[in-house]
Amino acid sequence: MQLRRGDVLGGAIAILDEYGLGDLTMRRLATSLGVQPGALYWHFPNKQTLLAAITDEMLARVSAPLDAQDWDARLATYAHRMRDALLAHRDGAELAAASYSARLATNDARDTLARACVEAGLPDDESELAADTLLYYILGQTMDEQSRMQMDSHGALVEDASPLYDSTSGTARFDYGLSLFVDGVRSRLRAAVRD
Amino acid sequence: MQLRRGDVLGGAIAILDEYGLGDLTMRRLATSLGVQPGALYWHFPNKQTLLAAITDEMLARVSAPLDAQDWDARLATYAHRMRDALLAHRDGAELAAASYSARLATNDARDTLARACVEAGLPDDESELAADTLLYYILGQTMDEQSRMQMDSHGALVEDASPLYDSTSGTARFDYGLSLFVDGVRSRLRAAVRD
DNA sequence: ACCTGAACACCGTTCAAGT
DNA sequence: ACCTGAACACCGTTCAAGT
Repeated sequence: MQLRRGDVLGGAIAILDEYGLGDLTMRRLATSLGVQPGALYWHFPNKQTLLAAITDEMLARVSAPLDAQDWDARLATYAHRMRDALLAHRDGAELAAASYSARLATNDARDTLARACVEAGLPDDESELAADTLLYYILGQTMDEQSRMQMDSHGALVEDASPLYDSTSGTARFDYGLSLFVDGVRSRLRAAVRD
Repeated sequence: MQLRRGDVLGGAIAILDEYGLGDLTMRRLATSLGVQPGALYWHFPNKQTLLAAITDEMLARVSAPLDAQDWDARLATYAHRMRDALLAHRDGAELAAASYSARLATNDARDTLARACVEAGLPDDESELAADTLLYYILGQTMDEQSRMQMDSHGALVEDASPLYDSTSGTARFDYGLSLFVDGVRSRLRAAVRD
């Protein structure tokens, strides 16, 4: 029963979901697969690359085709898909942020966001910048949401300075920032029309 | 010549600037201070807390008073101050993101952004959410900028898919996303007036 | 082609004991 | 009060050698 690349990936995701990113070590992964640590390096050149592969796996479905709609609804749907994909795995947002930061993620989520901005009517160069802006927001907000979940689950019922923090659901918080972004794009479009 | 808390902080910042966050280890820091690793734990309970202290030091000045201006100019100035503060130290944005994520940063940069949103005319609860949105953007964009700098310095002149990436300066890229945010806030203000 | 065994060069943290 | 010495329990990665 030989080890396949997919087995390594699957084992890594299993550890991620059960114990979190901090406990996802090459040694622990090797043990869970019944193999020596060095064996993993035949399938992945290093840990960073393995983590990036998990990120790509996580985000593989966000770029799937969408029912035709208004550009703002499309943009919002892509953003929500991405958030949902990150939320589906423990520390998913932190993992994705690390992979993007290391420039090892090869999924097309960013391109999809950029394309949606082009379809909205933004110039190509602005669309790239807008996509990055939205991407940073999604990663940051979702990271925050997941670290909050982690704190809650660890029995720390520290009441926040702002009571709104607890009462406002993660989705509502997410939607607020998202609407700020979409409104920003909208006013850029209007400005372009006036010229 | 006793070791003071400030010496540890200063030594850590020196290593950060010269070798980066990855090489800022407790052991290396101890060596550079001519002390045993364990000595550091008399001054800081753990590494995370030390890193958060660096973050607070870095961002201490962004909340300083501002010349009275329009709310949008004030918001932009705070955002630029924060970016500049992060850019002033190698891996500054990554460090700050980690400290915020661990909820150990005690500086009032976030509160300052929220207050600026209140002054703009946003309700208190929306201002908190808007401040977070802006904060994630600043951290994400600046992290990206610094990791790009790192790649460039490491002789990797890989041409990007988009030639705009290279030609658009970091400041211009930053200003684009910032204007998206400010325009988003502006349209939220207009929506409130109409009600 | 795929993996083991074993090492290399590190980590953060703790804590009795010293001064 | 402040630090040393020394350990504990780990890391990621490499690579000759095995099958």
